Amino acid sequence: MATTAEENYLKAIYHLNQDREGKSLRTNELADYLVIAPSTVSNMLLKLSEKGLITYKKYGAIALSDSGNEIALSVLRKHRLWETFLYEKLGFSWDEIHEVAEELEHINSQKLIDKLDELLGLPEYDPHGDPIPKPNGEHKDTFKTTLSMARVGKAYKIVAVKNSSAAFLQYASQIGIELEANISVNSRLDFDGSMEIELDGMTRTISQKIAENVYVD
Amino acid sequence: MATTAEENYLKAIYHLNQDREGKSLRTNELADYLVIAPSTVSNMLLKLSEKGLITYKKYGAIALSDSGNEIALSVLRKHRLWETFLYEKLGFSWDEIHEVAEELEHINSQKLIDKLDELLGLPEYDPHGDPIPKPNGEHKDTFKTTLSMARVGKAYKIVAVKNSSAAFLQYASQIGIELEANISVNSRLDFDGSMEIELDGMTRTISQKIAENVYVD
DNA sequence: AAATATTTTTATACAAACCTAAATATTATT
DNA sequence: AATAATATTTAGGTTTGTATAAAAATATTT
Repeated sequence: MATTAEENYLKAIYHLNQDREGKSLRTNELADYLVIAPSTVSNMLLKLSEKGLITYKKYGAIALSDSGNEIALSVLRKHRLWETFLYEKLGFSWDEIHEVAEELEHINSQKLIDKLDELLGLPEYDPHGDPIPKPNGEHKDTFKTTLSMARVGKAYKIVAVKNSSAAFLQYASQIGIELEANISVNSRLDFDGSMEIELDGMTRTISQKIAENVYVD
Repeated sequence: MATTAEENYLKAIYHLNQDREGKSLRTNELADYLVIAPSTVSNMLLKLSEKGLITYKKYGAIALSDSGNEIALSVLRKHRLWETFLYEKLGFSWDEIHEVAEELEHINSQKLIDKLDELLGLPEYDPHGDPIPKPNGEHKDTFKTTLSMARVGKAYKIVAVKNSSAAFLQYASQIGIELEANISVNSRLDFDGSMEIELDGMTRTISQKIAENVYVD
């Protein structure tokens, strides 16, 4: 059984290796993401590779092994099911669920998670629009098109958000960004990537950074 | 905020100091209960008393301070609410809920526990018949009369169980011991304290140890 | 009350997960 | 290709929670 810390490393490696083109994941990037010292990561990588959870050799690229990937997906499944529970059953808001789910995802009980899934009606997506991995490890791809890639003049539907920080989600809700909302791009400013959008009948300007964290279809 | 280990010590001290007549709680008993070395307990007691969570001096009696009691009750509240959730909402059986609740009780979120309480309909008792402490720390006393104290010839109702181990609860369910069940004592054997009982229309003999773990009214 | 037994504490150590600072490897620049 | 810059690892420490073994305090027995 992986410890909580180990599970968090595997989850981080999983996320950072999603749609990464070009350069491979290495120690510093992982350390930055986890907000811990690179030396700590270096030690942990050794341990994880001894346990066969990652493929890694000194000064090399970091990637999950099959068994590491399996654990990462099961933690992701737990995280997203708990988020759905908090949102659907306990009335938590969008921006409150991530933090609590970060704790709940490490509870060890297969039965708990199976029954929770059942209670929630075997949901396919969590409240942020992210797909929930199946018990057997099957997992839909996350959406690919972000609002920052959207074409001027076209209409889109918001299908998910990339970032789950309270700060982002609070702002997002405030300006009307929510799943299923219809959105269209009026114009984009090349200088800073900011764009004028039409949402809820309101016209707004949002920064590129916001646009990069909204998936549309 | 107390760590998980600290919370577990406080909980243990709380339980061991319930209806204790005569000798006071000391290091060895706590170590036995927690299944760890007495030296470890000795170190932790120092830390807990420095933090003001227990009253304790070397070689002396161990008791919770007011703030320690508050934490113990809040953990107990969380434990019992989670047990109720697992039983009522997820269909766990009597003997499966304790173990998982031991993990869930350490999740830190006031909102989570308030909303959970609400979802469950503000229950007063958990599935083992134990009272659930209120958010303000109000707490009913646990039942006092065990089956082993019951009088021969009288009829009782089962109101709670003392022990939450899977082994005990599985046996208990198997012979028909469940909350609200009517039970009467046919005879008691002075030699070993075993007793013949009438339960569910069936006559059975149970050991003193079992009888001590069943509360009746 | 002295001797013995038991309980509790202290001293020392270990594993997990983190840190800072120094050493070494790799990568980029001139 | 040599040097400089950057990334990574290694060495040595800290904290939390645990353990064993030895020392000290308390309790029991004769």
